[in-house]
Amino acid sequence: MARWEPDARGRLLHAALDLFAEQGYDATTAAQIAERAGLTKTTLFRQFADKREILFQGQAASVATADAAVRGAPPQAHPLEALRIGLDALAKDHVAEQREIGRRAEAITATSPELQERAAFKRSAISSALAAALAERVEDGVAGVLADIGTRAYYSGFAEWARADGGDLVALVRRHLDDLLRDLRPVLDG
Amino acid sequence: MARWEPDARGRLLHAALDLFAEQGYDATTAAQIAERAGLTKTTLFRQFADKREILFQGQAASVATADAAVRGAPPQAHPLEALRIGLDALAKDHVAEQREIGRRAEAITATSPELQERAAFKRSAISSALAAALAERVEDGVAGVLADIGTRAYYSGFAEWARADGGDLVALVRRHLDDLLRDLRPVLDG
DNA sequence: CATGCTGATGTGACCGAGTGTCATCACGTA
DNA sequence: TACGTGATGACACTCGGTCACATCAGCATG
Repeated sequence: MARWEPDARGRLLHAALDLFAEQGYDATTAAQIAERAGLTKTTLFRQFADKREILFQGQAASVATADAAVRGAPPQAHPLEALRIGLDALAKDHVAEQREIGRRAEAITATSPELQERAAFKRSAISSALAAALAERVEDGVAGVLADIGTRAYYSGFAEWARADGGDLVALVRRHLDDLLRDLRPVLDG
Repeated sequence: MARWEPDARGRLLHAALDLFAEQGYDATTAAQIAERAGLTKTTLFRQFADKREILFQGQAASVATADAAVRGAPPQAHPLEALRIGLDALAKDHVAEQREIGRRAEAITATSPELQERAAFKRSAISSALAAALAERVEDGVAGVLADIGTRAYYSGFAEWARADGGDLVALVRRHLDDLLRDLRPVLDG
């Protein structure tokens, strides 16, 4: 038996999702979110570093996931293959329940520059992690570009997964990556 | 004759640069910056949307510059050529005085996650602007990747320009772009 | 010379994010 | 019964940022 209602973070997330949708992000105070979750402002800020972070929890783990997977790829693997392995690991982290959350969070993010800034930061963190891990296999600049391409495939794959009925996120991201590479080659050579 | 000391924004920028370097970003209050610039907190926030923006002024104009230049490229120009034209325009906007400011701002940014977040946002804004303009010439995904590559060349070119004795930023960025493309091709084909 | 308009600034009150300290309280354990 | 532990609440505080209102130099107009 728990002494308090369990899953404080989850309750805060859903309270925030509801309130942001009802009133808008700016008009919602941290105290309101905490109250709806049956907690206080103090506890909210013990769970999350700041108000924005409520919507982006979990993405911190993505950085470690991507880094570990790419570094764990076979040493002789082609850089693109190492990238694929990293993206696979990222995609595997998502379960079906996150589709709905992702959709709602994305809609709210679109209404607030403050949240878009945090989203850009998270994205750049993922790209930087991929780039650093890939830099063990290719020159820095190339590693950066490969990371950019992979991050783009990951995000557009995720967007399609969240939008449509989903299916296999891993396969979707792989397809987005391959499409990107296929379309890119003729332009770079032209 | 001006009624007040001229160049409030410039004075605020230099006051902030000095104070951030002396005390750190977090330990410096907006009121302190305003006071050293001979102004008040209210005026500071009339000049800049928030405390972070003091260090990143001007980068808003970059978005419009990049967008206009790429869209203004000859219709039959190759997408990579349109990208080069956009980067040229971005690079031309910088004068020698910004080298020192850029160096100092970069050092301060490295000490604060809050500032790194804003920097990531600015970078993503530039990349998005390039991507949107390029999307008139190539498919969206490819436009995005080209924009990523161009943004990377722009930033690494700028970093070298700020670090070394400089020289021609336009030429530097072009060289970084060409190097990136040259190194990238064999990896994508491999 | 007087009047009024304009625009950048100052003043002071205010709200909300985020921090820090101390008290509380349910539970496990000696 | 007493004590330790860990998550929570209560409360005060700082600071970023906003807003309404006053001020004041210049300029135009009568």
